[in-house]
Amino acid sequence: MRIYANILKALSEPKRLKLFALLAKSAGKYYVCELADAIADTHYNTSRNLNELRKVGLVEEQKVGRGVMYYIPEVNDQFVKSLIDLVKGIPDELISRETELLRKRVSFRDQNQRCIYKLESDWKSNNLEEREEDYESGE
Amino acid sequence: MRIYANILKALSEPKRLKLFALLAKSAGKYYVCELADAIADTHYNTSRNLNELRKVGLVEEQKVGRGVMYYIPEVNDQFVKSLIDLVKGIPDELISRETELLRKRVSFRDQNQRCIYKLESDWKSNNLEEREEDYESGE
DNA sequence: AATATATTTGCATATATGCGCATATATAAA
DNA sequence: TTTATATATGCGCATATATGCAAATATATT
Repeated sequence: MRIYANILKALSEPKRLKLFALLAKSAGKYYVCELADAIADTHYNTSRNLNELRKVGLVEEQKVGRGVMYYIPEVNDQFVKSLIDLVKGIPDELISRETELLRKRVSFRDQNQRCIYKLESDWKSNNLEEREEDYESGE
Repeated sequence: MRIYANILKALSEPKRLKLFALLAKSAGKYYVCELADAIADTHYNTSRNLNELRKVGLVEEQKVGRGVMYYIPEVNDQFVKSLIDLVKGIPDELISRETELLRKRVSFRDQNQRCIYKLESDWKSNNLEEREEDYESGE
């Protein structure tokens, strides 16, 4: 039972849930820095959060060049399968901003698959300006 | 997104997940003391845990006599619905002991629907003796 | 070799969580 | 009204978690 609780705990933090939902809804492999920018979190926290998801088997990593790509693997466990479906069922609207940012961010990968986005300050001012954290009032 | 994370957080603790799974698999309404005995936890922690599940809408309470019964309500939210199914899908073996204890414990309700089990020391020595907490080694 | 990019990690810290104990509250029974 | 049963709650404490910063690591580029 504890392992199931641990899996749920990995998703019990808004940023980790967001990362996982983003990966679930934007099927594919993404660099840490891309995911970090998409959810407007620091790279090191995103790295830590992805690692926590990895520890419980919700995502896998793959080294590519000097970066690391994360993705949701093919999985056999019924619980995890259902959990992926559960997260996919979260209304798109609640993560459409991040999904769009990720899409845009990925379009800046250069032909060498590098994660770098050369005009970082531009990126930030263009996309991450009026980011007041979501209001959803949960009791 | 935060409300979903909060719901998952409510289930991210083994005892709360066990309580919820127990309620999901043993459809019905149960007293706090019955649930506490079934999962071999204290009454006050069980009370607190049930209250946390209630705060995110996973269970509801109903005062009956001098006790309080908890149960999984009919729910409309798709996320919660899927979550209930997810937990129902957890292998029965992982909670069969608690399920059996709950069944047995409920059979001692007296005709006035009271929760009391008169031979509490007997109950404990008969059912809660060699309770070393589950080993499931989660990384 | 020196530099730039990408990610991870140790450390410090503020906050949150789980839990035991004693106590409070609520209701029923005697 | 006194006592017993059932649940909830305030407090204190040990542990866990999230997070920022600086530094370490790893790899690619020049």
